Amino acid sequence: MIQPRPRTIPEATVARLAVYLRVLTALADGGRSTVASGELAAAAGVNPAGLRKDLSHLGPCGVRGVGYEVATLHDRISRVLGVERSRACVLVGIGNLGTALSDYAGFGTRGFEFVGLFDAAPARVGRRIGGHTVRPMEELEEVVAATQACIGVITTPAEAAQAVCDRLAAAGVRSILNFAPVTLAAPPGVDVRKVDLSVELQVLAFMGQQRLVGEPA
Amino acid sequence: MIQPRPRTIPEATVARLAVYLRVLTALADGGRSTVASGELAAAAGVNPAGLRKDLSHLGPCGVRGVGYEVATLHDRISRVLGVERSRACVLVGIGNLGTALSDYAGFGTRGFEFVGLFDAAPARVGRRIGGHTVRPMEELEEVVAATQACIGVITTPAEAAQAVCDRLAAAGVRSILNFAPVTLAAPPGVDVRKVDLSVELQVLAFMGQQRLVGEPA
DNA sequence: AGCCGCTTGTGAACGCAGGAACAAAGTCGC
DNA sequence: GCGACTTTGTTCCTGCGTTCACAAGCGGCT
Repeated sequence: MIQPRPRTIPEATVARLAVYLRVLTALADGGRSTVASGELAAAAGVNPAGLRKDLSHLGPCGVRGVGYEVATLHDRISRVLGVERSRACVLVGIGNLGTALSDYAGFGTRGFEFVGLFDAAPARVGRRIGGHTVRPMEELEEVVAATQACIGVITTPAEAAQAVCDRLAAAGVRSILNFAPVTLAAPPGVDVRKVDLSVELQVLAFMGQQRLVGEPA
Repeated sequence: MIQPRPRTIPEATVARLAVYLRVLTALADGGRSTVASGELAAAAGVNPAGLRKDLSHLGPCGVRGVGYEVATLHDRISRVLGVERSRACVLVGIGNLGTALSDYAGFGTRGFEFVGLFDAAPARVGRRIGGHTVRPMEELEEVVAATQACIGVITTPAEAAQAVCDRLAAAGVRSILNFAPVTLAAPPGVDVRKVDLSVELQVLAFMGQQRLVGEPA
């Protein structure tokens, strides 16, 4: 029993697939039925050849001489990314950033559902945000077990992040998205993805100043 | 006149340098005076050899047999990244995410100063956040010119992002950090960096589900 | 029906980042 | 003073991601 489609899709490709999916949604709303790789690549900001190679991981899904059917391609990518299935997520740390994420409309339409918001500060417990009530940290394990949540999002201060990570992992969460500015250590089988807003700004600023010395024109 | 140090530092290295800088700050606060590459790499979550290669871009800055002097290395990285100089930033779109960013303490200590907060909604104009008052969009060009702001952060809804990007670029902003879920087109000389929270979650979820089929044990 | 133009899908080459291994160098102990 | 140990800085190499270029295939036109 061979596997005609290698199960390993590069991480960079997965990230771009999510972008293509969003562009396709916009095209479908605009009434377009087909789109060529060149146009789709331009809208996504990538190279046309790279886009075709990305899509080739899903098997043939275009028509030569015509392009890609918007609806079909949208469904195909949705299925591969698992957008159709609902994923239970918990969010710990309901500060400004946590509030922003829990309210963010882009998550709900992509299969992510926040089933629990947690904060250690008693003043924040009980607040209602986007249809959910902020719970105390004591209920974390209980909610994760009850909802089978598999994704945890950490938006706590840096000092609390590692402890929260440990509790999430112990409770059964398998994937963690960390916004706290620390590098987290997680047990094997749990993978952590980090988003560091400060680092993004720093890189941007460095590239800007480097461009100034490189092209003094 | 040769250049003993190649001016091109890889982008991936720059991102890690920012992480090292934060770890070094924590070590200095803890009273440590020297640190070896192994320990520093563990704290930053990278390979020791990779860390040494990153630091080699700054020229020799360690002592063989001992390690790196915390204070010296901190200063060296700070100077390369340009943390010492203050950078004026403007932020457009004061929703939940914009509010979170403008309040984020991690920026001020890294040389980034928000000199203007803007929003199109009259209801938000006039609010005071973190020592600044939200201004109407009409004042954008004026403030950018007066403050020589070189960095713009976009946290508007997707529909408004491209128009804001155009106005920022026209006003003289050279670097843009985009949180809106669209791919922006900017004129040459302006570079855009995108942070897509939805994509991050999507990649995390995909890797999680892929791991399940890969290791069914 | 046959030809032509357009677009996809794939194979090859290039460049880059990451990891491992090794030589240089400095310090500590004797 | 000298040897051995520790740690840095560098070099090589492997693998991955990206880009270019071309053959295969499909629709439309004559």
